[in-house]
Amino acid sequence: MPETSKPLRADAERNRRLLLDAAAEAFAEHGLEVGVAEIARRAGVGRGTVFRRFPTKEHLIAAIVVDRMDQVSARGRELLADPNPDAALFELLASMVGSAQTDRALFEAVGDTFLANEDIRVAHAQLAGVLDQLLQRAQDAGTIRDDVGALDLLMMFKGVCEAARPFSDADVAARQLELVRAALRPVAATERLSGRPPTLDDMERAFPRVEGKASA
Amino acid sequence: MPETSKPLRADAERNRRLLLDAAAEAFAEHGLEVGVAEIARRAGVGRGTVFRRFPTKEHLIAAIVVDRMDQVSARGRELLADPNPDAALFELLASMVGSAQTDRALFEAVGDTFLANEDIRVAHAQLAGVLDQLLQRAQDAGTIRDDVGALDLLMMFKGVCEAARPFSDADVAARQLELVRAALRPVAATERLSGRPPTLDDMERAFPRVEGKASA
DNA sequence: ACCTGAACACCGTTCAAGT
DNA sequence: ACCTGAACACCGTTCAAGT
Repeated sequence: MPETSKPLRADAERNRRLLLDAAAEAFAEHGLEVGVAEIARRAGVGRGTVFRRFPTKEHLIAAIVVDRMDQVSARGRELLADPNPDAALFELLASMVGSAQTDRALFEAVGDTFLANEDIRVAHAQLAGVLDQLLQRAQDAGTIRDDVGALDLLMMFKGVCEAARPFSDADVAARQLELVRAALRPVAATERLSGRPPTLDDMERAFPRVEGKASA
Repeated sequence: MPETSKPLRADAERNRRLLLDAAAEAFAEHGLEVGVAEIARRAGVGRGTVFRRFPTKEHLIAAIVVDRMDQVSARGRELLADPNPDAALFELLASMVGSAQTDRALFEAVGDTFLANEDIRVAHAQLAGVLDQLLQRAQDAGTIRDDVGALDLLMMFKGVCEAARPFSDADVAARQLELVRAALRPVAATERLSGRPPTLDDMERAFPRVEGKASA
């Protein structure tokens, strides 16, 4: 539902897709430093068209990140119907790690700079929402400690991705996920975490909204 | 001991220090995008001098990262004398998170690109060595599960930093560290991690050494 | 040996001309 | 409306001249 902008002309919409695909491919191959010229060439459009469709190179990157996040959210919603809450939760995490390894260059981007982007913010909030539901189901089932929140998980996940990214083989990521699982086991009341789970509002405060970074 | 290069002339050495300090300060304030011109200005030297002392901007950044890593290694060696192995281990991790929050821009740098730098590689290996000793002491004391290695820890730590970086208040980092601690609790034989702890050789293979990225 | 700033190269971005 | 490539601006890097 972030696609509420006025519909583009046919050729414009087509170029947009061509650019997104070309860019995603180029970034995956050579990292975020690939030039806009190269991307335009791959998409078969003029250099100026890139900036007609995306106000800035960062916005182009952000648009791809949003795409990926939406895919993960969608997968998460499917998993809400899974009869095994615990397995469902960890399957989502595993799929996130997988896509992070594929698009490793992109996950570089989800840092300070990019959480200032409004579209990413929205996609992130949606993902956190889905994750929260999956998490609560597992907590109700008693397989996950109840003093963690969706953002605790999302942050640990980011860590796993960061850690596993360099290693092309998936074993390292698997180990790290197993450690996350161990961290999330129910615990005695004496071992509770300090403080309260961070909220989206906490993040809002941490990443002040920046004007001129919106839309894509 | 990586300071084995021929000693610089007095003014050169002085400029090197001025540049490192000015750059660290500038990066902390405005992130890694601050221009070389600005750094030179702050250090009170000419623009060309930056490139006389450091072959490239990346090398300048790498030199600062190495500095910080060496500090952490030094702190770790102190903690080897601590009578409480468990407390010592987690104090090092906490101090690492602290310095990562201070120099957040720098830890951005410790990604794919920068592990190709030979000096960072050396500093990283030393840090892993110290961490390994601290870890084994705690494992011998029975407070930490014995199927994790120093690199497992280093990767989880990187995750904590990544997660906590945006939040200026330290509470979030504290929570994440508590989760790490939970993950490291000794476990029953049925819950062991799959595979074996990653080694430095595994990382070497993951980050192929790149010619022309050495020294600083 | 080292320092310096003017010159160069590269790349993100803008814009006048074209459809 | 949108596309395009030439022109612009910015920044990392080089280098000839100076100490």
